Amino acid sequence: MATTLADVAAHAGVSVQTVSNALNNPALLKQATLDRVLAAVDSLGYSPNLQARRLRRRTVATIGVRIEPTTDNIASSLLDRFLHEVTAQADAQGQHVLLFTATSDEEEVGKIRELASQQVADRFLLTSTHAGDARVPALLEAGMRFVAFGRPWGPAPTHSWVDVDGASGTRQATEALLDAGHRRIGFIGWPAGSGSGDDRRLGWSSALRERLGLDDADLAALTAVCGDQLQDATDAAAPLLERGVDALVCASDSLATGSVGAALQAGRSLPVIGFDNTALAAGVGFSSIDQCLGEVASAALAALDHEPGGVTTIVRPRLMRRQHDRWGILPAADRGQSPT
Amino acid sequence: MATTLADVAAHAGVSVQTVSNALNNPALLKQATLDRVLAAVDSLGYSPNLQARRLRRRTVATIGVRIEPTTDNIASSLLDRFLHEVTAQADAQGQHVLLFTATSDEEEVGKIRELASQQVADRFLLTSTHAGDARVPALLEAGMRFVAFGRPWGPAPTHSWVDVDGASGTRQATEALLDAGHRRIGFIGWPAGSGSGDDRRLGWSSALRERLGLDDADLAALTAVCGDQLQDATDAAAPLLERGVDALVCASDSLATGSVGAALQAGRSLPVIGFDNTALAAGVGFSSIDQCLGEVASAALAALDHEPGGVTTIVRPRLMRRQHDRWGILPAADRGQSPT
DNA sequence: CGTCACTTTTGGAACGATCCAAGACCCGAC
DNA sequence: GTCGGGTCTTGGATCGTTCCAAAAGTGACG
Repeated sequence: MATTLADVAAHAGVSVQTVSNALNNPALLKQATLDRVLAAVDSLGYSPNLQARRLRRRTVATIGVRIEPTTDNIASSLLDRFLHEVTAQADAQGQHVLLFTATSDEEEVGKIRELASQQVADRFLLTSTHAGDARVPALLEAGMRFVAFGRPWGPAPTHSWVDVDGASGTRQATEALLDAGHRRIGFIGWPAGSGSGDDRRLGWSSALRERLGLDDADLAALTAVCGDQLQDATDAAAPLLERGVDALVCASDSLATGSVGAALQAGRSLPVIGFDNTALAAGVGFSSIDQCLGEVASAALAALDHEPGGVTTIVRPRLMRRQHDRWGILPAADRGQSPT
Repeated sequence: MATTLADVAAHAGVSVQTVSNALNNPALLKQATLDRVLAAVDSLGYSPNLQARRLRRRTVATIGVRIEPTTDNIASSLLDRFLHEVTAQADAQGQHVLLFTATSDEEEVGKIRELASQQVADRFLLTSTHAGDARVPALLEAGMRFVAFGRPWGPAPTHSWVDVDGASGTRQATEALLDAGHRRIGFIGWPAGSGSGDDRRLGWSSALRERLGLDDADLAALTAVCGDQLQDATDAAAPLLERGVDALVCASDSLATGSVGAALQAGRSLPVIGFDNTALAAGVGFSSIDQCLGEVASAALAALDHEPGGVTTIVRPRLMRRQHDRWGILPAADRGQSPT
């Protein structure tokens, strides 16, 4: 326990500096010396004391990530999955991931400054960015190295960010439904004004415009908006179903789940496609748009390595197909009946 | 940026050591000196370089926690919530939480040894413990400081652990149903042999024995077992429903969700109580037993502080009540009809 | 006024690694 | 033989903090 460079050096009959070079700059050593040193490292089971290294190098290679205090919210399971991906990839690069909590954006900025000045973390990952996010300018001003998961919906895109192309996702979903023969495809989303919500509606609407030639009025008649609660979605979906919609694209899995509930109530069965591909989609059993968080994580890490800032990446999501009507309430009768 | 003890010392007109004492051992200083030093600390916005401190103190106050690589699994959202709690409480104590990944238990042990020898983390939290868990003896032998979330189902309880009293939870659920007038209360669990599954059944069975005088045969007739998949649970619940069960206690929220599905298929509405109080329970809308992860986290941190090991805590869960039949499929007709 | 016991402050070494510049080594050429 | 140029190796200082033991200050008391 606690073998140091000096131990290895003594064992190999070289100086401390040589052992350090063997590990960090092997090209400097003569082959014979290198072999001998590495053998000593192996035989002693040496691994460097990262605290000492970090002190000397004045860098810690640690990513700080805020984790929300409570998670009753379904969307946050998405962030957890993202965290998994980030950790796995950071690990592979010799970086570490450190968690911290905060109950407000201001507190988050404060914690970040503290962690940075304590040299506990030197890069940060912002999640759940929103319009007018005060964290971004504060961190820019403090000279922090960070990347945001979520594009800046407001102005001033001078920082690095990664985001998923929501429109592309809903477009894929809509086209898949069109290809399957559906013609009255509804959309359930959030009230206009939320950046990602509008983006997601765009994919659906543009697909219907192009493929079916629908106009604004047609689209409006196929749209319902509500909050992200299941019950809200159930209520919002009901009128669409009455109007004869034969498939639904939703801005989230919560909305999709609520819609499935509405269909059950109405004694209908129709394909519903959600967004985020959460456990809810897998559990209830509907298709959903997967954000490909592995790719997002990889882009985020790459952006963090890039010094000057301003690296932006947009990841294309993929439709995860699942068989609908898992409950089999209406096995055959309602299937394929698409009232146009 | 990067003010050091020396800066503060110069500013306050004392030695470096005195500043260090002011922060770590204030009782040693004369009041006047202490005030002066603290004022200097404030005015310079000094915060200690934790890397240097850790190097010198040879301790890092950092808890390493494994995070599973992918999370399609519903149960793991429970671990994420636990992680939130642990992080919040660790933060408050000046400890940090570091994530790492591993794809097997052996790899996890290897990573833990590495993190410890690199002095990146010095205490660890094991989750998802299972019967015959090889991690525990390996870590004990390596002299690691750790605590397990999950009791040791096998022998040799020489390490620290925290767990939730599953039997107490299902007993509360069962008694609540009895109090509400239900008499044919079924149980859906996993095949016998899983420690926590058996524990959860025990709470249900003992309540029915005591309150209704049921015997083994009665209980067996009210029990169904299956895997933790929704579809399995739907299939397993159906025969129980046919047999006239009028309420269900389940070993997990997945099982409960599947049972709700079975009830929908059967055109029935009955109270179902799940376990873990996950987003699934909140989303679908059934009561569930909450593990009180805040208390678990607090006990785990306390156990980590306690040196010799062997601290064990059992947390009592609480029933989280929700109104069932949210979908309102059968608003009145089927309500209260309990075919005995 | 010196001594003693006690409180308060301080200098120097150490933690374990890396940076920098200088020293040792090697080999061929003058 | 030694000198030059390149390759390989090394000593010493350093990162910012805390440990340790010794020094300085304080006040009471004979």
